[in-house]
Amino acid sequence: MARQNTVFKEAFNRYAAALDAGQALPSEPEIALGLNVSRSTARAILSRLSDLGIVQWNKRQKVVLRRPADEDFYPQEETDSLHDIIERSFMRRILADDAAPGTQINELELAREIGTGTTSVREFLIRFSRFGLIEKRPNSHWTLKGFTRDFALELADVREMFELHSAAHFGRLPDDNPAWQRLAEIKAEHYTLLEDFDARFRDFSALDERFHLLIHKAARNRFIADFYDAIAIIFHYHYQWNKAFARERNERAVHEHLDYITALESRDLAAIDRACRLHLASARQTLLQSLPQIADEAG
Amino acid sequence: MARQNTVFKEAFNRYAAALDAGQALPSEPEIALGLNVSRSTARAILSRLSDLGIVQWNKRQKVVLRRPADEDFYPQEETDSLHDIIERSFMRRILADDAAPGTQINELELAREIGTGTTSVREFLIRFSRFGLIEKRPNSHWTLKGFTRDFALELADVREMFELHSAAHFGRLPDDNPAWQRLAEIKAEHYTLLEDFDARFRDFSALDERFHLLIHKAARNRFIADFYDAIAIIFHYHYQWNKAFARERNERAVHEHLDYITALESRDLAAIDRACRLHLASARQTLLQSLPQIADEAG
DNA sequence: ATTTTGTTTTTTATCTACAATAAACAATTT
DNA sequence: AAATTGTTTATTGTAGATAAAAAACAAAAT
Repeated sequence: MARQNTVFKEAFNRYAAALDAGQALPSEPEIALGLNVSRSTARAILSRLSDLGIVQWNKRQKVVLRRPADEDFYPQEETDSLHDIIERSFMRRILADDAAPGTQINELELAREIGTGTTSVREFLIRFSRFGLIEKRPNSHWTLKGFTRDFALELADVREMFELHSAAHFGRLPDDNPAWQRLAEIKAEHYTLLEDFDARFRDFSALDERFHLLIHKAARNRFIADFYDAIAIIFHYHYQWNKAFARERNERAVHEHLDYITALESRDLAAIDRACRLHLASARQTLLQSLPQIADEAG
Repeated sequence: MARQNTVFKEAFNRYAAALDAGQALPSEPEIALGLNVSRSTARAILSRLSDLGIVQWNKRQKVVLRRPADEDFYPQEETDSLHDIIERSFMRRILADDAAPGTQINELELAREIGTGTTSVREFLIRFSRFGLIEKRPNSHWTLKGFTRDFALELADVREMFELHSAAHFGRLPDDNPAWQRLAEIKAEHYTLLEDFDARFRDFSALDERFHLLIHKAARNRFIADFYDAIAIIFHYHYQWNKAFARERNERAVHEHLDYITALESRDLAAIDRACRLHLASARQTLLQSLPQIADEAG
């Protein structure tokens, strides 16, 4: 097989889920735009819907005959892009306890394990290498550098430089900038979360990500944005598998966020700097405490 | 062809250049280590030297019969790794005047132009994307973001954050750290350069790179190191083709470096910070002035 | 005239194959 | 016994092929 049609399947599921009997569907380019795919793919979806008898399709007449049934959808596992599959497999692997720093990474073995070709794995590893967790010796293997204390410290250092910079930028945004509105929304969400914290404290990490992303976007700097992407991915997997984070730590973070937001809203650069530093210092502690125990630096 | 034997050819040239008639050669592993290749490649080199009658090779007896002649070496252009070839081609292309921001990049076209397969080009583009000059839309083309004013400003911002951080680290290095010795050497090279500046001012950019690399290494942070790699490559090509830099600007930079070095040697963190900022501000100006004229941001 | 659909072409994403290189294993020599 | 050479195996780097997806072009409909 040269390529899976996961783009089609995923978009099909997305589109089918929104159909209701009797509905008339818009033009092909409009459908394509709404799904964020090309018109070719949109047509393939219509074609499939027509074959299944869900839509009666004749040129510009497109009428939904019935709501799609469960069996009309493609199974979830067929809709994931290869990149996502590889990413998940790989992250699970390197966060597993046996993945000690220094371990060699074998492209062919990894490809076989995931059930894919070597090219895709290679490309993934090249992309992933920017996160600083793996390293390549040319003409030879990749080495896992791992989730070590050093990694966490280096990450935290850069994160602090970038966030202090971004927060200062944020404080200087003009009052009519939409970021202030979004900040207010995020602030409200923090209060909502606190109301039922025992049940919902696990939702904090998603909120945390959105909050910091908003701040970083204020800097309008592609290098900062890219770095934050990396952080977000690493944190995403890290916290997903490493459940060692405590409820109380999250609660403290929520309050730090609220102080930080208040400082931002005050536009007082010195206060922003102070609140930002306070939060980052405790975020650093959280990161260090969540490190796997084995992973101590080799050299 | 699956793969060029450029590793072999390049190592062969390197090894052959160091041979003298009558010399006895060391063991295979030792040769391999010295050339930084595998023993397999080292043996291939010995084998070729033997075929050419340059070395008489019989098990552990390896005697150089004659010094290699010009025609024994592989031509320069056969020894470049594919990665380097693609990098050079690509950089020449995006620094050419007609490469306006927003231009699409076509993998197949690029591969044909360079005379290579698409896989290598793809991998190169993925690696290169970390420099922020190109961007990909999934399932679609790469876009050249280009050497714009925005790019230069974002680069300069991050560079300043990192260098201030690294310089502060440097100032706190213990006196017995070898970095101080290297700093003294680089300082001396600055004075040597000044003595005959009219003839040698073009050597400044290499010295500049080594100086800043030394500073950045003090931070011992992989993200800072990676970023500096990116900067170095971009500057390398940028200055190579864009000769708009003036002799006087280089001379000013040399004196700023010397002030900066003096500040470092004083271990006075405030003085270091001051000298570093001064130099970075003028480096930022130099970068901005060397931008191609066309490349102004689209949006 | 502009939008929409029908059709063809281009380009990307991915697999497979294979030579170059590295690495491992076995036999030999000091 | 340790280092060195001889031989085999494993792994990477790269080309080429092909289906999916995007993009371009052409015809038809409002």
